[in-house]
Amino acid sequence: MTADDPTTPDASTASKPGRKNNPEATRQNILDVAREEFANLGFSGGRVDAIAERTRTTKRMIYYYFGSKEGLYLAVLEQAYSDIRRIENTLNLDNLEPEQAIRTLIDFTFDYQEQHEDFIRLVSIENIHRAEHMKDSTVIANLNVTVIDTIGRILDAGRATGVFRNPISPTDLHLMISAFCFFRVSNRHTFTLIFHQDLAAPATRARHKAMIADAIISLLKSDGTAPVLPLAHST
Amino acid sequence: MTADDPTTPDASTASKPGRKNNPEATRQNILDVAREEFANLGFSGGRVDAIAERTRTTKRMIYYYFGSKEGLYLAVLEQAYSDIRRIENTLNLDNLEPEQAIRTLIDFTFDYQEQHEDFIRLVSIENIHRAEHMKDSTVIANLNVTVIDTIGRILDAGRATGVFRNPISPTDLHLMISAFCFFRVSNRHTFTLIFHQDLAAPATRARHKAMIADAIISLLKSDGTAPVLPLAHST
DNA sequence: GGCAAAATGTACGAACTAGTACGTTCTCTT
DNA sequence: AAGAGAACGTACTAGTTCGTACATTTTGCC
Repeated sequence: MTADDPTTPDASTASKPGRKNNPEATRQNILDVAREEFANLGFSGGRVDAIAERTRTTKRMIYYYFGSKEGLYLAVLEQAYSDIRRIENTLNLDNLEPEQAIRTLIDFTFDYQEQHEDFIRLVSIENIHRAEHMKDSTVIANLNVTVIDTIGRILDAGRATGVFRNPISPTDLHLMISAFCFFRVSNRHTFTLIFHQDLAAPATRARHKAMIADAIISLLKSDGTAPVLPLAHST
Repeated sequence: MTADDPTTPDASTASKPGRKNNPEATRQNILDVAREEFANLGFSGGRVDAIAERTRTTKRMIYYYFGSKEGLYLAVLEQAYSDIRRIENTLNLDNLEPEQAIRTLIDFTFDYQEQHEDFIRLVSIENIHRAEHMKDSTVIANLNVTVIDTIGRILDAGRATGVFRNPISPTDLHLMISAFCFFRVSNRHTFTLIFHQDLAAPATRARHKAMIADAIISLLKSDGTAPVLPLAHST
């Protein structure tokens, strides 16, 4: 902090050969590159050396900050989950009409998943690994999911008004919305190849967004006591 | 084919030290083990040596029959897709009432995905690889998807009767059904960890099966012209 | 200013992994 | 029955990959 220091290069522009310690930036730089690598190639497919190479620093630092390939991967996962939870918490749905609140929630979920393919891929990858890395995470375990509470309040409000008649649980509703939004992105490649329909096309996207909203809303308005006809199994 | 051959061991029970050639069985044995390995550990995570070890034969034979790790993986994928298509084709939905036909289709899809986790995992894995292996497959490209046609006929019948009013396309409907059934299995591990709800529990399964059926049916019965309210984005 | 701890860089190694060179046995055809 | 090709086994290698031993610089602090 003292003014005159003959050996220190000026703090603002450090392009001189002299090294400059910057722990936070180094750490985040590694995380950014690692996220890209793991999201692209998976945990097994991702290479520590490849990550190190694209970093401003060296492989040594990866082990200095994250201990192992697995530690790095987990840190990436934790940041990805923290990101979506943080944004979810800024959603302000309690002032909207119940139906409109649900539509807004779907709108957000749909767009977020569509725009954050990396997140989708990381979650898919972690599921392939049976969430065995996440199990060790105290960070993710403590990320409380306010979406569920929010949905709960919306459903209650809707049922009080009478617009919603279906006794569906908040978690089930969230599952249903997530499933569709997630699948569109996660399974885009095989689906496109088999059914010859580009799920990334803007027109398709708009149609699908309307479709999932319609499906959820009509489900919520129905009484949820579908006539369970005896299903004729083809055996 | 000739009767007396002094050197050949009896054809039925071959537990003698003398080797017995059996190309088809060897090939299928490798495929079975490989499916398990790749479904468990992914393409990058799967080890050729590990597969060879659990096989009745040796690594040499993997390369003899499949050429490379990638070739083996693709063969596994092709068989998995062939399996589901073959079973799908035995579904006889054209004799059912439209609504009942849709419910039966959902019932089948739900149960199949639930019971064939390996298939789900292989598809997830292939999507992580952006379907780059499948792109090279002539087998999968030529597996025509009769489900879509079947759904098309059901929808037409339902609209003719008037039970269905929604102009949804067969592919979109299939996507919607698949998405929910698939996601429940594919994302089971992270979902369970975060939302503390065991998606594999029988009670949950039954409830979800009814839920997706209700959602789809009410969507089909609605006119599909949801009031597109101006969405108040929270920015 | 000098010292200890934090932060960083270089070079290397042990283990793993896909793939193959080479040799043997089986089986079909004639 | 004999020859040819298909089916199979063993042992090895070249390249990769995670991780670390060792050395150096930077920085906060008294």
